[in-house]
Amino acid sequence: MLDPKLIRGDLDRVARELARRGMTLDTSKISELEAQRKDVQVRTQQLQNDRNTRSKAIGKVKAEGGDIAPLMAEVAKLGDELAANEKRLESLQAELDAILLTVPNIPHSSVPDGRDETSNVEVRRWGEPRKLPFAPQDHVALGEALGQMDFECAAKISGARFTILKSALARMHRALIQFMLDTHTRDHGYTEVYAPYLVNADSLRGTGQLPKFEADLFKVSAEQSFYLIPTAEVPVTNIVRDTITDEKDMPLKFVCHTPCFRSEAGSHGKDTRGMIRQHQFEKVELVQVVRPENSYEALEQLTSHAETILRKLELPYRTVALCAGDMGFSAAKTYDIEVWLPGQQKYREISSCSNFEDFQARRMLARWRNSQTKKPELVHTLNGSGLAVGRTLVAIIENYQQEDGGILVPSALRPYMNGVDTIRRQ
RNA sequence: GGAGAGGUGGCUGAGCGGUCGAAAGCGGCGGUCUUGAAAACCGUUGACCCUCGCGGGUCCGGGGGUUCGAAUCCCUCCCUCUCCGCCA
Repeated sequence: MLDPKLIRGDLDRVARELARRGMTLDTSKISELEAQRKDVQVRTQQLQNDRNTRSKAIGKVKAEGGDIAPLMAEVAKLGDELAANEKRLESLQAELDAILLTVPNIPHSSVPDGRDETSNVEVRRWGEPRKLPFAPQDHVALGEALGQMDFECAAKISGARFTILKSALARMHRALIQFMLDTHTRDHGYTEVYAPYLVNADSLRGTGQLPKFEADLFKVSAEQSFYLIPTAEVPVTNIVRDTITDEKDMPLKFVCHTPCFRSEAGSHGKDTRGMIRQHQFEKVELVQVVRPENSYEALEQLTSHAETILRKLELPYRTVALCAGDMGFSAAKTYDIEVWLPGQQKYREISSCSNFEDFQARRMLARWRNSQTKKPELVHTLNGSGLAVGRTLVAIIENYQQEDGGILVPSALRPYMNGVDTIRRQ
């Protein structure tokens, strides 16, 4: 959520900055509601003050054994007007809040202009796509040929966009999770977290998935209703919801492996082949909660932590700064890391690292105690995939394929693979 | 699943329907004392909203209700704890 003060104070500027996202803010509607809200709030507070004063007087007179009837008559007249004003104020607030909750974050000044991914800016590139002396296959062909990847079977069990892995591929999938968690906890100073996969609506509102993107989520309705998490960002970031973090405990750095569940509504026909876009996938997520002045430095750090995994796995990648029009709802700035996929002859997203500034913190009421001002102030939150496990597996299969259909195991992963150096059909 | 108890400020914990945003203690901050520290003593110490300011309003798990007036009464939901049952 944007700062309501900013919206009240400089609505045109907010609209201008949001226009960079290709978003039109209904400024006349907002300023009209805001003007009404102010009027009604002032009037309501006057009436409340009046009532409070008189009610206290009644208490006093009653205690002294006086006659309260005349006072009661006076205050009775207030009731209706006050109730009407309170009701009106409440509905105005609700209307404003509803709008505010669907307004995206303002792009940081360093975010490039542009409407879609064609305007994203490559900031660095690492590694050379290997020149293979044969026509590369994609991970589906390779995995099925190995007899260790089965989409038909998964479709029978669940439906489209699910996968069954077996044997060494299933093991490598698990090894990747272990390897990523170890790297981030040992080398990058993150605290490992285990968190719920089912969350409530408040948490999703906190990180920005609700109310606008309910269609992307799986809802579980039993006696209580829950949502399946679309990313560990939701439970892990919400750790600090409604809390005031001690300055000495900052920055908080969490790493968490979870499955992620996405309905992929609206992406029909996209990436229907293979493991690229699934309803269920594993991800290792990095989350940081930092002091506002450090958040852009933290974004660079966090992004480099995610890149480290690709370097250790010796997978060629590039990092792009998303343009204003291509960023997610809550983000102020985002880097995507894209890994080279020989099967598609393309770089494909494998991680997305974002600084949300205080956008999520305001929704969550996540604060820290500033020792300078001694006041609670909003934290800045960040997160990034470190990495998407399924896509990492895909990248390894495709980049390490051999002419005979075997898959070389990256050396960084071998300690986690019981020494296996090549995956072959069994 | 059955029976019971409870949710109050950073923490512990009081609180007759009427100057209660809330006693007290702890913790925090400032000070006195001390070579320094500890102890002791004194003072101070919730959040949010409107306002240039004065000032005002809201908040005692969430939501609704009763009342001139609710932390206190009623309803409902959520959460925590204890006992019994079941169970990975």
